[in-house]
Amino acid sequence: MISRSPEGIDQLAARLISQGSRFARTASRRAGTQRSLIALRVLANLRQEGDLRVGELALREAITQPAMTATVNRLEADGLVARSADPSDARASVVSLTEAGARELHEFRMRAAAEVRPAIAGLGEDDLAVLARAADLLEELADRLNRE
Amino acid sequence: MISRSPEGIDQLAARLISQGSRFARTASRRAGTQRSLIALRVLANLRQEGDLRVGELALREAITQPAMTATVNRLEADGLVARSADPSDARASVVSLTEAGARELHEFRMRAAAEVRPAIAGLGEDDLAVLARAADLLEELADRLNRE
DNA sequence: AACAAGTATATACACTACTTATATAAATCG
DNA sequence: CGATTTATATAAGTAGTGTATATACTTGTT
Repeated sequence: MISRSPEGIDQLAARLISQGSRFARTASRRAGTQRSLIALRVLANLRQEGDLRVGELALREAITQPAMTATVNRLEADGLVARSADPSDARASVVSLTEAGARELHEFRMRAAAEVRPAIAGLGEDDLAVLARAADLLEELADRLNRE
Repeated sequence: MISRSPEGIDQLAARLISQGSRFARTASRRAGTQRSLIALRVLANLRQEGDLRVGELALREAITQPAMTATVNRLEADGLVARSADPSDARASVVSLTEAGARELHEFRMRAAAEVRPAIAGLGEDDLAVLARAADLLEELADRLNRE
C-alpha cells in the first residue's frame, strides 16, 4: 500500500524524475546513438502524430522554441526530417519525418531494445505489466504537465 | 496480459526510454532548476551512497569520466560538493556532498514534487503502486545495464 | 482598408554539457 | 625497478539550451 501522505507522493515524484532520467540515459547510451534523447523524441513524435509545427514540438518536449528550432535544423541537415510551409499559416513551418528519419528511429529502437531486453525478459509477468502501465502513466503525466 | 514476444518486449523498452526521458525533462523544467538532471543525480547519489569517486559517479550515471569531472567541477565551484584526496589511493579524488548541496537537492525535490503532485494525486491506489514499483524497477534495470 | 496587437519561427549571443583523444600521476605486477 | 594499468584531469571540438530580440505573417478593431 503506497502512502498517500504528501511526503509519500513527493518522494515518489522525485524518484520518478531521478530514475526515469537515469534509465533513459543509461539505455540510450548503451544503444550507442549519436543523437540526443530530444532528437529521438522529435522523430518519435512525428512518427506517432504525423507532421507537427516547430512550436508544437517544443511544447510537447518542454524545451524552448529556439532550442527546438536548432534541434530541427540539425535533424534537417542530416535528412531525418523535412520542413515545409504550412499552407494555412505562412508563419508556421511544418516538420515531417523522412524515410531516413523513420529508419534511424527504428534502428535506434532496435539497438536500445536489444540492450534492455535481457534485463526486462528476466522479470515476472507482474513487473512487466507494471512497466507497461508505467510507460502510459508517465506519458499522461508529462502531457498534463505540458498542458497546464 | 503483456506480450512476452520479442516485439512486445522491444516496444516496451523503447517506450520506457522515450517516456522516461520526456517525463523527467518536463517535470524538472517545470521545477525551474538551473541544474542539469545529471548534476542533480550526482547530488542524489552522494546523499544515498555517501562519498563516491569521480569514476564511480561516471559509471553509475553512464556518462564519460571527463564529463563527470566537468560536472563535479561545476558543483564544486558552487559549493554543492567537495573534493578530497582518497587516503587509500592518491590518484583518486573522493566527492562528498556539502550541506549546501544537500539543501539544494532537497529544495529541487520539493519544487519538482509540488509541480507533479496534483497530477499524481489524482491517480488511483493501483496506479500509485505501479509508479512506485516502476521507480524501483527502473533503478534496478539501470544498475544492471551499468554493471555489464 | 489600415493599423495595432498578437503569434510562429528564426537569429544572435553566451554558456553549459558532452565526446574523443591525450596527458599526468600514482598504483600494481612481473 | 621498469612496464602496464588505473584514476583523474586537460584540451579541443561540437551539440544543446536559455534569454533576448528580429522578422514575417495573422487577426481583430475601427
